[in-house]
Amino acid sequence: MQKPTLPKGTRDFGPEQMRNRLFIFDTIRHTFKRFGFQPLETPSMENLSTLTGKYGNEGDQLLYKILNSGDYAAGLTELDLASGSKKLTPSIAEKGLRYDLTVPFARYVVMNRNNLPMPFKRYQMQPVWRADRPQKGRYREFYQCDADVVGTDSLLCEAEIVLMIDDVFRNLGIDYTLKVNNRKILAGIAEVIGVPGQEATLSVAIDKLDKIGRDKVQDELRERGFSDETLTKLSPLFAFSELPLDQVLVQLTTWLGASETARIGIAELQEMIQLVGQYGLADAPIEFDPTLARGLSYYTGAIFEVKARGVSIGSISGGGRYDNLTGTFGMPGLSGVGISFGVDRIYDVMEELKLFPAGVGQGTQVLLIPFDLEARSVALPLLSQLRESGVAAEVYPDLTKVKKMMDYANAKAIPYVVLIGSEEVQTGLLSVKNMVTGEQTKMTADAVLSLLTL
RNA sequence: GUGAUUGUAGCUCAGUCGGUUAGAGCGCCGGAUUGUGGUUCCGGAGGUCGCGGGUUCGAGCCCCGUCUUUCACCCCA
Repeated sequence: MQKPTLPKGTRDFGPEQMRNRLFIFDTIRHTFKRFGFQPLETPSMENLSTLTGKYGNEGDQLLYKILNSGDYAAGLTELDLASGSKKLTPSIAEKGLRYDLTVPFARYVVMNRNNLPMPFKRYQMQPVWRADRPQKGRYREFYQCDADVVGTDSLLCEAEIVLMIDDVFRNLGIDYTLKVNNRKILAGIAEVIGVPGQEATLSVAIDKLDKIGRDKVQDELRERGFSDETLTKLSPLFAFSELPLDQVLVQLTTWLGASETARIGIAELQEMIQLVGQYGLADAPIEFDPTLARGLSYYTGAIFEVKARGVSIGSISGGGRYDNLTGTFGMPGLSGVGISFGVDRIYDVMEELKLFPAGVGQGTQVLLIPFDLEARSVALPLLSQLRESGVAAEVYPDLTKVKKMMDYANAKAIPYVVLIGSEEVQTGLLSVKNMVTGEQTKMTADAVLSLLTL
């Protein structure tokens, strides 16, 4: 028989990993709830018409398509087959796996527009799928934890996103840097250097600045048809890197003052920072990064990206403001802003930096070990009482060698065992062993209860 | 999608120039101990060498294909 395997880019999560993953999920959910977001889940699959065209050309290629049920090839002609996979796909696949949580959310909002309290705040923690090649920090199935608010363009929401990011990573113990930018500033740059409307091309290139350096960025732009004059006008961009935030904003205003779009973007950024300060978060590690672009084409205002310090892994969180996401579903003019936490990358970061707290998600607290049937009749009532009191407790189900049962407790890192044999049954004093220290004492069942419910 | 890289016991890995019956450590199972784990000692089980084809008297080792792992590019959480 062939050994079973997993599809490329997918993983199982064993009990140990799940304890740590649940710690991350719980931490994020805790923050989302306290900021007033409500839970939402959407199906794993959506109609392809909902998904395509939202993530750019690259994104469409990374969508997992689901073959139609039944005879998906019925009615296909030789001509269809000859026309190539791109044209063939819509006729044999009408559903796909979700690529992110934002687009399904937009679809949900549009479908339920009359019943949602506006502004509507929802959080969503579910897996998403992307058909790209796995590598470090990149999987084909991974979880995102999103919080979005739609129905308001208040910059208070941007500020609260910053607060949530700080809350989450502070609670997880991750040292992070929050990079912010604004699409309006990017658009303004494009205007000022004389290539209005081309901020997408510009972004893709300058986004790589810290990776490939200034010269190569300029080479790439030149290849894409940017003139030398344009590139000269762009040069102030490369001077921002190490300046403090307020000075950067001043210089930006000088450079981009001619563009109204840029002025608005700068003002938005300024107000957001100011509001964060009013919330009392003065020391957030925020960095303005004019090269931060982010691929998703639907962002229109603020853009966020979080990097963990001390590890080389992609961003562990990202988000931004979008003004017209619901427009493609026939509901224009609804503005929203959101943030997405990448659980799997956060896990990798915490694993690499050894940030998981030691006792996180402790499993069974105590194992009862009865030696015979009579002892079992003493163990079971105690077991129920322990569970009643909220103690995670179990009994070894087979009557077997003590060694084997102790091994089991060891393997599961259960800190206490209660040994019950004929002697314990007679005296009513149970043998309680601390598996960490090896210390063993005799006590009544009531004493066991109070020991473990402390 | 492009370019590399990996695969041998449950895990981590040896395996010489292509040569007879593929090894180690850890883990697992049993015993030393019919009421005591994590230490010790003794014994044991466990392999389609990723899969398929080819070269050869002979392949874990060489060649081709394929899958998988990891990494970079593109892009992204």
